[in-house]
Amino acid sequence: MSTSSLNDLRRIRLEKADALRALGLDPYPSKAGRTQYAGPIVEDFAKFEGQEVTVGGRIVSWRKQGSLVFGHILDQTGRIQLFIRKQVVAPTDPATGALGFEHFPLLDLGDFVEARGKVMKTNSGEISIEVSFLRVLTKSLRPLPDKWSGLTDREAILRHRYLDTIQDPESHKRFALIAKMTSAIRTFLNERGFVEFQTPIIQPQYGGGTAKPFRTHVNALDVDMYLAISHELYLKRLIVAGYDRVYTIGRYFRNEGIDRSHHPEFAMVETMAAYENYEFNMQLVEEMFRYVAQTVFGRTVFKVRGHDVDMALPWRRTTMVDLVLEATGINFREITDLADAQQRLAALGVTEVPQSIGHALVAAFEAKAEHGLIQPTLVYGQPVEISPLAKPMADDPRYAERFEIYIGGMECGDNWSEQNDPAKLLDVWRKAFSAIEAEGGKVHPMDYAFLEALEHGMPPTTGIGPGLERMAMIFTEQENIDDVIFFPMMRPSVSANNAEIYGIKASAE
RNA sequence: GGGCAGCUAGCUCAAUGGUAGAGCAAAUGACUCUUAAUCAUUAGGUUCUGGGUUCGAGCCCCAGGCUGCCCA
Repeated sequence: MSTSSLNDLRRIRLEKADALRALGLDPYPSKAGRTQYAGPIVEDFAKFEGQEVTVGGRIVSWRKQGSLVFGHILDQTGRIQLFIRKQVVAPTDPATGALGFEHFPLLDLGDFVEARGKVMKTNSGEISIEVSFLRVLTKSLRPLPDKWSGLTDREAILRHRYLDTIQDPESHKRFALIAKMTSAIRTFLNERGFVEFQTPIIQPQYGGGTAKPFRTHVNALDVDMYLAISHELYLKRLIVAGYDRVYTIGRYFRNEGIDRSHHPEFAMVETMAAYENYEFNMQLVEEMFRYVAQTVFGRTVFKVRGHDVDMALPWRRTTMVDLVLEATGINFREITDLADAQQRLAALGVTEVPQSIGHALVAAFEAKAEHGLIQPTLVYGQPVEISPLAKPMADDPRYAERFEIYIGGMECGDNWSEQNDPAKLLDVWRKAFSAIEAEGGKVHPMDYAFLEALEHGMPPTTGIGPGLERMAMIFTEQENIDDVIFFPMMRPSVSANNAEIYGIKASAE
């Protein structure tokens, strides 16, 4: 009979669980008696030496040597060695749950156990627990990946991320830090008088952007709705409602491509602050990045695309016009004629023909200036032609009260002083949506409920919306968005092994 | 959308067109300070799927699936 196909490995472990029950031991008890985590014991041995502690975790190594066993258990904080002598460890006892030495063959790598004993060092100097009591907490039915190499198959890692984080401490640590980013951002904003609101993910209109939405259906109302592509129209309604500084850490859904830097479902922290303009947000976003870098990651310098980027520096603030002037010698402030702009652009080797002076400026910026913005840079004064939702600058209405964040040559955020003139916004929307219609799409329903709210008056308002995954990629120095999203979207599949085990039909994997 | 690469045991990887192998994990045994423990023995395969060429295909050809990388 075979003993090593996955199904057989699993069957043997099920039989071991039954054998534990036959001994009067529960392979799945409800609670552990843990008093300490592994990490602190190893980090501060002097404090714990000689003390009796109870640790709990997953068995990740197990070396039997006659009547001794050396094993390691892994918990959230790290791993610690168990040192077990046959004569010292308590015998099997249903009353206490103890698993005696003679029944250790019922254990497998991957099982959870709790172990009580004194903190000591072995002859070779490894900090260990000399176990006097061992109890099974959970019987695992499936083998762990190779203990040395872990998972290397990219698909296996993405589909079984939990196995990757068991095996790879760096991966485990990375996702723990990413998870802490949101609480740091909350603290940062709360300390500055922002309050967090929940905004709807299922929305009757997909406002606040031009992305393709996911469609869904609400049975109770029998209407089609959309998953949020943005939350900003709701945050603005909260400003109308009389809350001056609001934010949401929202989920966003865009039914578009998937690649190294785009995922259909992602997260942003989106803010709105009343009585302020874009200059307030330049300060806010810079301080937020610095705060997250320091409090979560404990440093300010990060490698982004091979460059050391320093979040601690005061971020450079400069206009798009000045950056283009610096890079090309062309001063767009002096250009008043479209043909002139087109000629200047062509001279730079840019083949696209701009439809306005503003478009020419952006084309020149993207071709010649953008990629050189390695250190964090706040680029403001985007042309109004590409900034329909932003307020024009009072002193030069060709440019908008808008800024973009560049880090490592990549755009990392886009922010502006919000247009709060309801008549102007209605005009902009009508033009924008007729363009979508002209492209052959369905008529995009305008959010009249939002316009109605805006007509009641929204004070001067400005917001930021940095993407959490983009931030995580910078701070954890990852180049693939799948390495900062624990559960990246994958085509569903049922492996042949699972089909056999569960008696269902396999699909491609 | 285009190009390239990969898919073999639970995991990590081998295998000139000619009997599918190894290490880890598993089973059995030895072993009282190991740490990728060691030693002996044993078992474990729809070579991603479906066609084709061939006396013979993990390998060559065609189509498809999944994944990754590069490009627009």
